[in-house]
Amino acid sequence: MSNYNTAQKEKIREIIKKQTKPFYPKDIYELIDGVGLTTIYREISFLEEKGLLKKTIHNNKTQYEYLTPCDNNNHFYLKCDTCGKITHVDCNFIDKLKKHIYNDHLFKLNDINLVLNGTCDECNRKDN
Amino acid sequence: MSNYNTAQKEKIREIIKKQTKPFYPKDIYELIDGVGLTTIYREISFLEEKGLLKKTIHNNKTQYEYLTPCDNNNHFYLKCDTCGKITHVDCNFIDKLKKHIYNDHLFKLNDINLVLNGTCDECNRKDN
DNA sequence: ATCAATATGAAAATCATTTTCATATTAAGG
DNA sequence: CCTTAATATGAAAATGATTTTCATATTGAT
Repeated sequence: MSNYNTAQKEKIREIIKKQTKPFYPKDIYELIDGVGLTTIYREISFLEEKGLLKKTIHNNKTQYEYLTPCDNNNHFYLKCDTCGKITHVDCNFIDKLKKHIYNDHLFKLNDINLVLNGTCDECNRKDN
Repeated sequence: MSNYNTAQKEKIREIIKKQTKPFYPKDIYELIDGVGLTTIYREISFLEEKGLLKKTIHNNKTQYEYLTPCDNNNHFYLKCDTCGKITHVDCNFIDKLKKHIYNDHLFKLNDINLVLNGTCDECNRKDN
């Protein structure tokens, strides 16, 4: 077999599933007792490759967000540059965008990695 | 005065203006003789703040691209995840996207930082 | 139980970026 | 031209996230 189940992995997944905001590996490390940081890095990378975590860069660090899986292609992410929060959007406007970019600009947008940066409503209110 | 002109800065700007592809600070360092890496980091940060360089993350490193300035708000960037190349696009489709995101998703897209990831035509052909 | 495959984690290594600080250069005024 | 205070430079050290190493521990199939 190529992937053993261990108590450490269980703990990590349990904590990660509870996260509603983006987090850094170190955040998870501080939430769990008795699991090494190396193991957390390893499991997070594994979960990211499996598509359960969305990876972005925030403050020059690798930030992850737990995402509920989605089976269609009409989705993209809105990432707030201020607070780091990622909003998962399921909306068919994205089709128009994709087609436009492909037809007019010869560029193929990446479904998995379509992140639009900006400011979320909450942070927008705070700024004003 | 708050910013002296020096031979080092001249050299750095000269080289950067010639770049047509994205680069890392170290690339510039290797193209110039007799300028320290620290100085290159400093000047690159300065130029980025002035809006002459577009900053993105590629391979977990800070990557920059020299951009010709643009005065309207109809522009965005297409970034190829494979080769790192950034294409500057000036096109009013972006207005529709901004309005849709703002009206339907309460999210304000960032003009300066609107980067769409995907695959450029060149890399797309290579893959197939 | 046995044991080969796999996992763990402390410590060391890596590597981009930033900070420190002694020294050098700049530009403005005399 | 000098002087000088403001600013710039860069080598070396510090930082900090992430990865690698490797000795030890755990897993799961037989």
